[in-house]
Amino acid sequence: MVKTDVPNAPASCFDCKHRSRTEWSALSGDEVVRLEKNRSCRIFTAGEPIYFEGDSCDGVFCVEAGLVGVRKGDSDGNSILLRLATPGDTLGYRAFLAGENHHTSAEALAATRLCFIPRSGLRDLLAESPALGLRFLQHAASDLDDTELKLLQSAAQSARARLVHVLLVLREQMQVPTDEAGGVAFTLPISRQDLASMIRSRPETLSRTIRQMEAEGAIHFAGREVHIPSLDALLDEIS
Amino acid sequence: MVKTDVPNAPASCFDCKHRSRTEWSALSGDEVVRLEKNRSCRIFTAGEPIYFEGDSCDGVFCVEAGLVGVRKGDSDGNSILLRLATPGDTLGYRAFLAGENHHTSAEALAATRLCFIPRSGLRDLLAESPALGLRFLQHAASDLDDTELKLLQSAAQSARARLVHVLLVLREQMQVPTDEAGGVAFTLPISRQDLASMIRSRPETLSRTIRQMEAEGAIHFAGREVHIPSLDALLDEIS
DNA sequence: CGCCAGGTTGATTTCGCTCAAGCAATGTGG
DNA sequence: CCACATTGCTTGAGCGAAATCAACCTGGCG
Repeated sequence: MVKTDVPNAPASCFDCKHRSRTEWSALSGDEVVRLEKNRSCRIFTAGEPIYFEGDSCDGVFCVEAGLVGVRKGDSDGNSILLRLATPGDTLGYRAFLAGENHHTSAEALAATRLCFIPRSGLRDLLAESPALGLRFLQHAASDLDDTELKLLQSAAQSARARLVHVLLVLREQMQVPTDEAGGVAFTLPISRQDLASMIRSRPETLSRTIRQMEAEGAIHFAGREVHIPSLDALLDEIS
Repeated sequence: MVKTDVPNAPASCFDCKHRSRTEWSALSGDEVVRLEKNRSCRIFTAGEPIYFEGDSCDGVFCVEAGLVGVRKGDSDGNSILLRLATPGDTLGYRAFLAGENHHTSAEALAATRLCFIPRSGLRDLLAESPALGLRFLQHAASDLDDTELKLLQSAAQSARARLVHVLLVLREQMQVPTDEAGGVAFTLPISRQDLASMIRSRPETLSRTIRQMEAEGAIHFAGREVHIPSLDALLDEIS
């Protein structure tokens, strides 16, 4: 079952348990007060769209609780799931900084609480705090490296290796603890189709790849429940 | 033949004909003076390395004249050509801003004049001019979009479509005028191997793809000389 | 109950990679 | 100046991973 509610909002950004991991940790106390005055919060229900490709970008969103899927339509009109955003992640900063419209769409995958920081407030904060801009810059630089690496790998690696990569990222994002035997179990937050699109493959190929890996005991799927007996074994095959 | 010399350097950054297209256009007159005090220039001969993957990043380079290839080694030890840098482009800003070592290598593909702005000077300028940081931020955001688009396309598109894309980018960078019939002719600045790596393919596949397109009259290759009878026809097939 | 979307499975095809050989241009040493 | 390696490019043959096409479940849901 999908979670249908989210924890109560903290009274203030000071109390936000994710702030230390966000760009906003670069702000001074005074600046956090200003941030807080500007932000507004909203809860999105599972499946609810947050913004669409091509929408004008009026500010950025901060994921406080829940899960968000970031998508992009391909040339054939299909929707490719690019990545998930989890609490502490900032959405839409790229379009904001480039001063362009959104080139992706975002959608709540579960009940999700988002803070919204509108354009004007963010612009002021950026002008005032060079450190904040630097944090965004580092974020962008790091995303860029990730994407470039993915690009290199996508040509050379098999669908199976890409699946392993994505599964490892997902279990990281789901924050599942490792069990005593070095394995993990968690629930996939997405459909097979979306998973297939994440590894730039087709549902049929994904299905066969999973089946194959199950036959080898590398992994076990039951619906959206995933069990990985040994993380190390998976890490080995993509070394 | 490869060009063996480059035009004389302008006396000052004020006279640099590319400044309006670079991040430095965000600087005030005073700041340009500071920039100029800090920069140093050097000519690199064709084939000369500029920096290597893993080198510490001590500043950024500004391409004033010539052509630079940006590469990355893949897991098998081969070198993939990621992109070309032409006059007005800034090299190494990503590693600099992220405070990391270079994750790519750069090499002059022709005689090239580069300005170097060392870390300390750049840091001062960035601290002083938020606008400069913002420009770099926009640059990073735009690069990120490009790379993500490439990633999407690399899965969905054929080697042929990717070749067409790269050829169109190259002719853009080479600044070749369109002839009266809507076609262009220019000299490839890179080898077949590099071209193959740019389209994430193999030399054999590139060779066959070129041959096929020649048979259809879409393109004509003679060594490194390329002739495209109709740009529109190429644009059509990747629409 | 029928319908439909999501998922699985099987059969077939295709694109691009690998392996292998040949060839032209360039360089090197005797 | 010639014999020869070397390097970059092309060509052919065969193979394999994944896409495509098509059928067929399954579980909601009106």
